[in-house]
Amino acid sequence: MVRTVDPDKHAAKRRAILDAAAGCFARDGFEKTSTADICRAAGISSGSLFHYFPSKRAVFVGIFEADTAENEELLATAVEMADPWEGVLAVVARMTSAIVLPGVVRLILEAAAQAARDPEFNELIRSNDDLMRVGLAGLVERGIHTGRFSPMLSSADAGNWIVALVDALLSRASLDPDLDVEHEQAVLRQLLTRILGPSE
Amino acid sequence: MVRTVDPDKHAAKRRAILDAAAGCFARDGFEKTSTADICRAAGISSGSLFHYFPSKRAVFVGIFEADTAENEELLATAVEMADPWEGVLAVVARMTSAIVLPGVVRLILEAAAQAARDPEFNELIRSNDDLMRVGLAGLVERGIHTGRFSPMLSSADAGNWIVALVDALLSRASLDPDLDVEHEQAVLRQLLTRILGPSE
DNA sequence: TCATAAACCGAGCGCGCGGTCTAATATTGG
DNA sequence: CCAATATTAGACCGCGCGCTCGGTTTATGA
Repeated sequence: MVRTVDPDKHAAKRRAILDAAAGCFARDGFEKTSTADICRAAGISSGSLFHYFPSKRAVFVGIFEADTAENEELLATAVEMADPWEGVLAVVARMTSAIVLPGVVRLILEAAAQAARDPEFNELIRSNDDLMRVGLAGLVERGIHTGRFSPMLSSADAGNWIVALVDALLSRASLDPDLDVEHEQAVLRQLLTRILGPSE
Repeated sequence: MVRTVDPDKHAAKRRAILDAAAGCFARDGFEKTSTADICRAAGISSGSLFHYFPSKRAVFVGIFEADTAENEELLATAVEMADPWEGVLAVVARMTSAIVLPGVVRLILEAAAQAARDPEFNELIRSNDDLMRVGLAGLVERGIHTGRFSPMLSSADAGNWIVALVDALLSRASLDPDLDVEHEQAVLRQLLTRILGPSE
């Protein structure tokens, strides 16, 4: 062979394209974003785009594949924390931190809409979701065993509804840009307290 | 004048088109639904479609304009109920009843995605949402005054988060078709109980 | 240096889209 | 039955789309 590919450079370029595309998808939605838009945003030609990705859909999917690793990492650090209550709060804080990035929230909305119609993509999104749900359930479970929590729900239900509450906050933030984010986060924390019943 | 229009027939046809279009939008999303699809579903030609609506977007918007009246009616009947707790439960039951109609849930998702990108449409969706939120807050307020509720949140916050919880349940149902709906509804009711603290 | 594969470009293809237009037909009041 | 208007049909248009393809440039190992 006379030339080997540098996998790092390749991956870096892929990620650059994904980042540029994410901005487009967030602004205009999947269907209204043209491949030409992505090329412009990424500063490449259509030939290059389709050199890195087989289709527009693959670009969209790629964005969320990258998320999986990030979420795993987030959960791992939360699990390592001494206090499960702090762990839950950290996860929730991180999940809700996207509120101030309207683009991210729109992407999530767009993903939900696409997942409703694309079974394969649905599976990806759901696996990300499951990760958070079972991860949180695990945290809750641990808290129960150590006596830190006395929740009103089973650990599984608690995990599910914590994620649900976060999702609800995000989607409302996207609908209502004047939302008092700090206040709603405080209310969310109250609700979490009520659900998990952490001891003082 | 030599000919008057029959407004009832006109409105009926409009509604028929809206119903047909709603099915298309739910199945394929706004962008992927072509005007030809709508025509086929409604059994009309494109000439007729654009006689009743100026654009594809107007068809989409029309679907949700019809919802407003429905929601007002729902709230009105809830307010008339003697027990505010029953009123809240009735509203929540009605809002969550859409779970078993996957099409409706998908439409809601699609609307959320569109509203993120279309300020005028956003206003419509948000006004529907506000209606429910202040309506529920009013119910809670009444319950507080009559001593029926002793909520952990202000009536406004309670209204907001009740709607948020319902939204969360709907969007999760769309992601996970195997969801145990009855169970989640029961959990939702537990949460409501905890939030509102209805006296026995 | 030079052969070779990776990376990249951008013109262009075929297609399906939202919407228009003209003409034909149905429906009404007089 | 006529005049006037509402309703309908469907061929049609221009545009922008996702993606392909042939060719050029760039980087690298021998």
